[in-house]
This record gives sequence, structure tokens and C-alpha cells, in this order.
Amino acid sequence: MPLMVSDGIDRLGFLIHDVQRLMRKRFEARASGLGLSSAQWRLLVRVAKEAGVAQARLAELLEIEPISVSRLVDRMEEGGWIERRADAADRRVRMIFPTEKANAAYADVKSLAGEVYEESLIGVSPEDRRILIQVLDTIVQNLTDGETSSLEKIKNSEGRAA
Amino acid sequence: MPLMVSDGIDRLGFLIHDVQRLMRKRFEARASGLGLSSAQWRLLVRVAKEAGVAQARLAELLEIEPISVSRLVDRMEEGGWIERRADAADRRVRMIFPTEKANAAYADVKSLAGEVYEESLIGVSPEDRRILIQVLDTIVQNLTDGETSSLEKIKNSEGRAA
DNA sequence: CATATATAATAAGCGTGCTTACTATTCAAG
DNA sequence: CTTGAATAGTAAGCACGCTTATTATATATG
Repeated sequence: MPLMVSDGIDRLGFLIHDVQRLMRKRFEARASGLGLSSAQWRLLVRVAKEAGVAQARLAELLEIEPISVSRLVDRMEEGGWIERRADAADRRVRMIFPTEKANAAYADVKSLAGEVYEESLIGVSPEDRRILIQVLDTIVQNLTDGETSSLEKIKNSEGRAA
Repeated sequence: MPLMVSDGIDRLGFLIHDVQRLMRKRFEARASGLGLSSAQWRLLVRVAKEAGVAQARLAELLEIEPISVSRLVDRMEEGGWIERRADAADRRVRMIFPTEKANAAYADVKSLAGEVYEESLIGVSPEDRRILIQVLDTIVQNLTDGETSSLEKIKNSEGRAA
């Protein structure tokens, strides 16, 4: 018996899930005074970098559905973080701008997120941190392109079975 | 200028979030035929390993709130995956058992999860996989114990300010 | 111009997590 | 036994993701 490796890969999904939940929880505990959730923070980062962006474009950037953006923007508008403005050129479009309040909070929340990351990584070497980020990037890529992967490909080739 | 490293740690939260969402999506696309969501799958793994477990204990194991277990179990009972039984010794307790249907599906879903993990990790060396799991374990530990970390400690010491 | 198709945003309703508040039961103290 | 605290589970209602369907506007084509 060749020393079964038991590398823990079978726990990958559980681990990722736990890490995501714990990091979100920790972040929101810190940012609760500001009234920003982590989802709202993600959106705000995009809007800060690209003021006036349309909701549809935000959905693409955040890789969530337009309806999710719609309701997130609802609450953030109520919270005074962003404002919707009409686009003169295309009346279907709502352009999203950060408010003064958002711009003022931006740096603070950014460093706050950094604190959470540092707490997460206590005891992890710089080299392992580098590998972590690199592997996570790879996973995102593996699961993003294709988007349907082998399953769909099999389905698509079924037409000419014989 | 000493070659700014730009290690991408500032993206850690975004990356973890994306990976979790993409893996869940991929898993649920595969398992949709079975009618099991990833949350239900996580619960089922625990119940399969520890038949008769109480809901409160499940909440501990899964590290979610008892009310979340309650509603998850509601839907899984409706779906015929588990059943609640009364505990003769303590009438407050509902013991959770997997059904035959659950036991039959267990191996299938397990290998299905394994497929998703493998797809995720295409192009990642065994050594980097090992480091990934190890670092994720460390992060969970860092964010779990303490549970409140420095913030609460500061709060607790405020009583004797002067 | 009229009609068909595509796109931007929203509405309705579900799953899974949460917080807060409640009921039922158990257990400890008097 | 009775009172009071702790525990197991649930109810109600919110945030954020989703799917599916609808409305308003743009654009392409007859």
C-alpha cells in the first residue's frame, strides 16, 4: 500500500465555504459601524474606480446577475452611498455615482479590509501567501472560462452519437 | 524603488468570494438532477457520519445558527433526504436520520464533488494543492478561535481607561 | 413608418445565511 | 413542589444570491 496521501482535497469545498463565511463575518463585524456589508463594499470599489458606470456593466464586473445589482443598488442608494443618474444618451440606462460619503469612507474601509486579511494570514509565510493567491486565481479561471465545462460539451456532441 | 511586490493579498476577500460562488454554482449545476443544494449536501455528510445527531449539535458542527439548521432540515425532510425522530430521553430534542434515499445518493454526490474539485485545480501542482489546503486550514483557525479578536479585547479593557 | 429583436432595469418569489424573540422542556435551587 | 435559569427548536423578518417574467427604450429591417 503506497502511503495514501490523504491531501485533504476532498475538503476543498468545505474549506472555501468556511473561509468565505468567516472572512465576511469578520469584515462585517468591523464595518458594521459604517453600515456597509461586504457585498456593498465590493460594489462600491467598482463604482469608485469607474464613476458613472451602468448597472448592467456592474453586473458584468461583479459577475452577478443584473437583478442582484438592482436590489443592492436600491439599498445602497437608501444608505446614501451611491446615486443613480439618468443617461441623456440612452434613457434605459441608470448611471451609478459614488456620493461624498462613499468617497470619504473609501480609504478607511480599504484599510479595514486589509486588517481582516492580515488577521486571516497570521502564521502564513510570504511564499505561501503568494501561492495561495496564485492558486485561487487559477481556480477562478478554471471555473470561469468554459462556464459549462465538460458536461455541456458532452451534451452538445450527443447529436451525432452513431 | 525596491520592486513593489504587489502580491495581490488586497484581493484575498474578492478571490475567496469568487471561488466559493463559482464552486457552489458548478456543484449545484451537477447535482441539480438530484435536487440537493450544496448547503443540503454539507448537512447530509454530517448526518450520514453521525446518524441520530440533534439539530443543535448539527449547528455546532456546521458552524451555522440553529435556526438555519431548522429551516434547512425542513426542506430536506420535505425532499425525503432526512427524517426527524423524537428523543425519548429529552423531549426537546429532534434526532436527525438519513433516509434510504440519502444513503443511496451519498457515494454519487461525493464523487461528484470530487469532480468539481479536480476541475477547479487543473494545472495546480500537488505541492501547491497541499499548501492551498494547509493555508485555508490556517485561515479557518485564525478566524475561528478568538472569534472576536482584538476589537472585543479593546472594548473589554475600556472600563479602566484612566 | 411599422414591426421585430435586443438591451437596461425591475418585479416576484425562492434558498441560505443572519438577528431577535418566542415556546416547550429540562434541570438546579429553594 | 415551585421558581428560575438554561437549552432545543421554531417564527418572523432582513440581506444577498438566484431564475423567470415584465416594462421601457433602442435599434434593425421590412
